[in-house]
Amino acid sequence: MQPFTASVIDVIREIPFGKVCSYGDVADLAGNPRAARQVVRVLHTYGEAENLPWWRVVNSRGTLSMKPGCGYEEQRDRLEAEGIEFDAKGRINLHEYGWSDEEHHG
DNA sequence: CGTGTGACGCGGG
DNA sequence: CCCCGCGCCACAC
Repeated sequence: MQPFTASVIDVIREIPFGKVCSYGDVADLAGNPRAARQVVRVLHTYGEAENLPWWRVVNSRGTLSMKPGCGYEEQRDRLEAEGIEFDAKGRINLHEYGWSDEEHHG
C-alpha cells in the first residue's frame, strides 16, 4: 500500500462517532488538499477490506454523493444511527456535525 | 510512460 | 441556491 493511501486510511479512522468529514478535508489532513478524488479511490479499494467508517465521509456540500439504490440509503441509515440529522433537502449541517483536526486547536 | 478512473471541489451563470 | 463544466491527482494496467 502506498504512503498517501495509508495516511488517508488513518485519517478516516480518526473521524469520531457522530461526526462527518468531507473528502477534501480527509485529503487535506492526509497531506494533499487537492487529492479529494483520491479519498474516493481509497474508499473503493480499501473501504471494506480495512473496515473503514466510509459512511462518515461526505462531500463539502454536506450531502451524500452516493446515489439512491447505489449505497445512498445505507450511508444515510448509518449516519442517522449515529445521531446525525438530515434536513428536508437531505443535507447535513457541517457546522454541527463536521469534523476537522483543526477543532482540536480551538 | 501514457491512458483511464472516480462516492470531489470550485467558479460562473 | 442549484446546475453545469473543467481541473485535479494518486493509483491501476
